Amino acid sequence: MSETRLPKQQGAIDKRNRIIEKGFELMCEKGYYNVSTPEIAKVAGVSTGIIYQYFSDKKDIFIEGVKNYSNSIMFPMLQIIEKSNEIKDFNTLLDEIIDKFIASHTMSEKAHEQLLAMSHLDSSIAEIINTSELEMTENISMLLEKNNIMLNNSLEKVHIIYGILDNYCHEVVYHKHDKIDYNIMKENVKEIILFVLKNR
Amino acid sequence: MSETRLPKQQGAIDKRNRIIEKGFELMCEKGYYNVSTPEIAKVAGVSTGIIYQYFSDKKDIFIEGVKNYSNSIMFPMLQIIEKSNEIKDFNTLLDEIIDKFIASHTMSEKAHEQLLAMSHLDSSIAEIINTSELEMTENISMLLEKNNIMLNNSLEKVHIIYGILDNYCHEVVYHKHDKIDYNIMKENVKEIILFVLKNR
Amino acid sequence: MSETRLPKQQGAIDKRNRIIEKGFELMCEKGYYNVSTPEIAKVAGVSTGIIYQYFSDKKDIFIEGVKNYSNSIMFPMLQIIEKSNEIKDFNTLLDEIIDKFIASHTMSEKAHEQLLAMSHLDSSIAEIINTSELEMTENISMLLEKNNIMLNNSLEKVHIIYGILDNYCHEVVYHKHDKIDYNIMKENVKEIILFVLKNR
Amino acid sequence: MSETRLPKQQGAIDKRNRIIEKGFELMCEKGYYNVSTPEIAKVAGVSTGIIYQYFSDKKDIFIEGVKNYSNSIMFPMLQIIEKSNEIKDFNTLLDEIIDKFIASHTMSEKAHEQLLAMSHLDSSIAEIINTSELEMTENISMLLEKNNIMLNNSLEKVHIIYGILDNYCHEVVYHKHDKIDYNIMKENVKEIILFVLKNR
DNA sequence: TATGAATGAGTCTTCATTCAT
DNA sequence: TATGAATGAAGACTCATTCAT
Repeated sequence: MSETRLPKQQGAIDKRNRIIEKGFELMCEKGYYNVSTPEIAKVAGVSTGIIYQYFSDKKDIFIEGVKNYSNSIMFPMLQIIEKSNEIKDFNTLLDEIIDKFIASHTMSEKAHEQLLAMSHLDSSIAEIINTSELEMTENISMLLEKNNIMLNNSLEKVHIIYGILDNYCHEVVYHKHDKIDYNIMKENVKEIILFVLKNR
Repeated sequence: MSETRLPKQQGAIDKRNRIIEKGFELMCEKGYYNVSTPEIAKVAGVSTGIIYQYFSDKKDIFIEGVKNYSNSIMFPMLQIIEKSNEIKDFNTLLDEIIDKFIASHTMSEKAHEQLLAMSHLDSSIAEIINTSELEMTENISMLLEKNNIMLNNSLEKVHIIYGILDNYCHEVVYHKHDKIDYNIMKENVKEIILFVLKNR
Repeated sequence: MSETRLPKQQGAIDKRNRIIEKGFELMCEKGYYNVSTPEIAKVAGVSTGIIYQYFSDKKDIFIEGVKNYSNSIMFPMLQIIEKSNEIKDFNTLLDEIIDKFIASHTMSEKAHEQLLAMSHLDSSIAEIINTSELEMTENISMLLEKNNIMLNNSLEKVHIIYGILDNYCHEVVYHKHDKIDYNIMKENVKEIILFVLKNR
Repeated sequence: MSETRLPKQQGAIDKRNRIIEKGFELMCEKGYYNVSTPEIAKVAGVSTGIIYQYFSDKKDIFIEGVKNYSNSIMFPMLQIIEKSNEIKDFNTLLDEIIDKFIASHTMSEKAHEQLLAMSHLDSSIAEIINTSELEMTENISMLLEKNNIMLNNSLEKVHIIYGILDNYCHEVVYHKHDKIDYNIMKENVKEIILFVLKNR
């Protein structure tokens, strides 16, 4: 396996980024196993060879894509919570969060799908996702404390909440069982979250 | 693509089942994309060619495997709930359910992983899983009614509960974040479920 | 690396042999590194894929070729010696042997070249050659004894003789330094061999 | 193919030499086909591009290396013979020569291997080796005459001797057949050489 | 019905060489 | 003179699927 090289010149950096961006996009669109390296090269407007100077592997491209994605999906979430310095109305805040969550799921529907898929197929990717999930949990937990919402066992509780939210949003976006009313479900979700947060 | 044919003779039926069983096993063990059709044939003790008389596709084998698996994982769950004709002690029942759930996750760790992976990669598999999840929700919902636990919006609530349980068990079995105490989390999960069930 | 399969049907066996024969021929002709697998397939009149059912590797083809070659080069040599049940005239016998040796070198000029080349590049091939050289030495040694030519340290002496012969023939066939008179050299070689054999 | 250029400035000359030295070293170590041009550039501390200003080819680097090597292996041999102005004791001289020969083989085990390998793969390299072998033969031949050892057909005889020595040393260094006693063989080799030299 | 030999397009990856800077 | 980013053709190998027997 040849050495990977980090580009130094600006043009090259752009090129590397374009490979990640376009490659990840393609992989998410068509499925990791249904995209070939030459195809990625073509779409990114580079030659096949250059890919293997910047990445050790096809998988490597995906992983870099995942990292970018993780950040981009986590960041807005934290922003919301952070902005709400004084939480007067949980209900409104929750609405905002859920909406944002759904938005980011929608925004990169396929990406999220593919991410989960690969996480089960490749342990190194699974690790990245797990890590970012835990980070998320910790961050939210800290934010709550800052806002004087002191929970005992906050990590566990936040983790559960996070899971509920993720499930809900995921369903809304893709898997709509038609027998389920997602507005009602949303209210239920919110009730549960409030219950957890108040039941200190 | 040649026509698929259902075998009539007993020997042939056995053969077909062996392909499904061994094939699914292998796919779960090593990952769908890392198992070849000839390999499946070999392990199942049949010829390569015969596979394409019983199945239209490699994926077809997996799907048949999934169906079997779905049943086998859902069935014990429903049994428990059904047996508890008179629910006097929710807490105990929940413990039982959670333990059973964890058991079935553990039992077929790889299978479940692979299932999720493929569900994100292939929509026909996703559909199967979704369907079985909804069935599960409906069945549980009905069981509750039979036991005189009348919930409004029961489908939505049960669905949420199902999700919480699934998340929890999945984490316990595979992804244990070491900063999280899963005994405490279990108590929290139970509290939440009880809250939902009582908050009619 | 997929399993290698030995063909059972006659047609398949022929096919396998054709791959070895044509492949080895090609590799000898153009150099191992200058022949591609598809090219071998084409020349052998088979598909690329089948090659990897009979051979684990490109190198594997070469090795099988080497084995065939070793036999075919060693066999006639031994025959000569064996036939000469009563050695009355060493000189004549030596002439015969040398001629046969040269003939077999000439016959497969490139093969021998390539063999030596690969033996230095790949240890598994080197081993095959070494083994067959030693076998040769041992066989000749035994033949001499049978003919009541008892040498002390016969193995060592025969090995030296074998080397001298091999060098000589190789030179005659390919590397003719034009300043060297190979007829004279041949006489010298024979003298030396006779010296060794008589100097018990 | 771009024009090759010989550097004039001292720094550039050093650079060129470093490429030859490091490149040849690497090729010998890992095998010609397992070393890439960029790798050579890296090890030599130059840029990829510069290589193609000093050398027309990857092979060109190897050839230059071979030339250096040939000299370095032939030189000490000739020195020995030259120094022994009055040859009183052939036996001792032979011992010295053989030891020196073995030493130079050992010293650059891989280089010698690779050299032989390439000589069979590439005719231009074969030529270099052949030439240097013949030179060696001629030099030794002349040295013998200087020392009043007049052989008829000296070229042929020396060539044979050279071959015997080379075979012997090569075997000792790399291919030790374990059934062969190399001390005994050495004595036999010496006997033969003495026979040739005395049998004028 | 069953076999397993055969196919060949397709995959990832490498590397000698060129060329813009 | 020198750099090192870029090229892209070519290589070894895989595998779902077909087909002669």
